[in-house]
Amino acid sequence: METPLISRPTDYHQPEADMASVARDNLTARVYQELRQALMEGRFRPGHRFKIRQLAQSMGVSETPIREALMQLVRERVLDMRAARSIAVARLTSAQYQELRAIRLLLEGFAAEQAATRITDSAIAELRLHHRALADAERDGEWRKAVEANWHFHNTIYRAAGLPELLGMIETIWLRNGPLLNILYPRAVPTYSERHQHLNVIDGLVARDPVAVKRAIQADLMEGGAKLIELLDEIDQGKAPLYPEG
Amino acid sequence: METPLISRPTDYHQPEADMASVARDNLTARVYQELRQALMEGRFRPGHRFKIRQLAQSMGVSETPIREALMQLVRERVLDMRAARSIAVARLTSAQYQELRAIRLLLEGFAAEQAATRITDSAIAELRLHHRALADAERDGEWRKAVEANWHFHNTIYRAAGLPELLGMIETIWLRNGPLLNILYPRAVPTYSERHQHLNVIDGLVARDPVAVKRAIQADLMEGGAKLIELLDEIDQGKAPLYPEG
DNA sequence: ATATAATATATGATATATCAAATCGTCAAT
DNA sequence: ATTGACGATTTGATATATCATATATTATAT
Repeated sequence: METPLISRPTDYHQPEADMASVARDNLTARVYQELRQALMEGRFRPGHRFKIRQLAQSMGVSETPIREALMQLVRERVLDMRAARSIAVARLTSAQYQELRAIRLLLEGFAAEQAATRITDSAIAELRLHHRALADAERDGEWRKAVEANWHFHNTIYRAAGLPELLGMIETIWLRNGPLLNILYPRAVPTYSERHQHLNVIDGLVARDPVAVKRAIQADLMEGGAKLIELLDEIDQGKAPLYPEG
Repeated sequence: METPLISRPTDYHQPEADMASVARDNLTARVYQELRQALMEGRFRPGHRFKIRQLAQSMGVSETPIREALMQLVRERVLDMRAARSIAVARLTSAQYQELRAIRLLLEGFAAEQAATRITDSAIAELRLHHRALADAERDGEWRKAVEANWHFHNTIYRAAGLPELLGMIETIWLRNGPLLNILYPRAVPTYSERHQHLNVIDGLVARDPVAVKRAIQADLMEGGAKLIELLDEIDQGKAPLYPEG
């Protein structure tokens, strides 16, 4: 049971009374956002099968917008459409994870570099809060919160780079990692060297030092992923029991 | 009139007789591929508006697969869904083009580097043919062919890197550039320095020198895009007449 | 002749009916 | 008890009908 996922139905035949603020985009976009959010938060595990009718009912819309949203996630490789009648959360192999990580080193390194010379002081202050939240959550074993705080930390930096296309690509890769990270916690808790790289990142930003920030971000990615790769290797070899419902 | 685009209808109620070879994937995927191919070849210009019913009729399928394919291209930012009732080929601003180019320098540079140590001799031989075709097409002013040969040249290298995720991202960016490149030819013909960078790429590959290959690829991208940026700047300022049908 | 209102048409958005294939379940045969 | 065949059910795929809004067209008034 991993599906709360309820958006208010808003019968589309009745022009709704309120809703002045947000541009009323179509149902497909709303479903897509809802699914994306849930996947990012790790509410679905790799291999989880989506059923169009079931989702349609639980979200109070017809099959059409559900299907369209799912197809878009398939196109982004977040979901996997295996041959016949089956749409499921993609399972990353160790090789795929490592390839994506290599790409992240480039893209996120670049974003970090750019952010160093553009980030505002208030954004840096926000970063400190995110890192505090991360540290607290990890101390308390609240992995969901830790993953979320970590994302906020990184995202705040990448947004500061002011490169929307780059940001979109980075977000997509994180989205693809989302289901994995959460299922692997707390088994694959990152192992940190003496000092948390986030602190080095913040120092670099304060100093407006692009190279330092880039290096710290890249080191953070490497440290965070090391344990994960070990576990993925075991899974690929059938040693670890993970990855349910095939 | 830029829409030949006919895939054989293949009424789905009638199980087709032939078609033993290709795994019969669904219509959405077929429509998607067809549109993607056409966009890559520059058969549609930036700003071109797609109409679901019209496409459905010309491709002999119902609206559903058309709509799904279009939505997927929107998600990849190849198409642009402007507020109300309008799906059109995205127009790249100069800033967007430059941002994408910066990303390409990273991704394609990395792919080139990896290819250097993995490419086979027969693939290198293929490269020489592609470059020959490119040179011939440019000499004859056959821009469509030139663009195609150039893509084959680059794609052959990137495939040799053996990194499927990376390849997919690179292809998507090329796809987004497709409509632009073709509309801008022959106005924005790349200006080459003394020696065509493709020749330096080939030399580097023969020598299995990752750094040399990477540098040559990056230089190629920069040289190829310089004129394009000038033109895009003019368009952004309303000076150039390009970009029709709003 | 121009501008504005009224009407018609086109178009995307959504829901739904139908189909075929896959999956599941039941029951009989060994 | 295991296996296999056959029917029922589930599920994704496709087509289509309907709706609301945007766009185009026509008509009317000044």
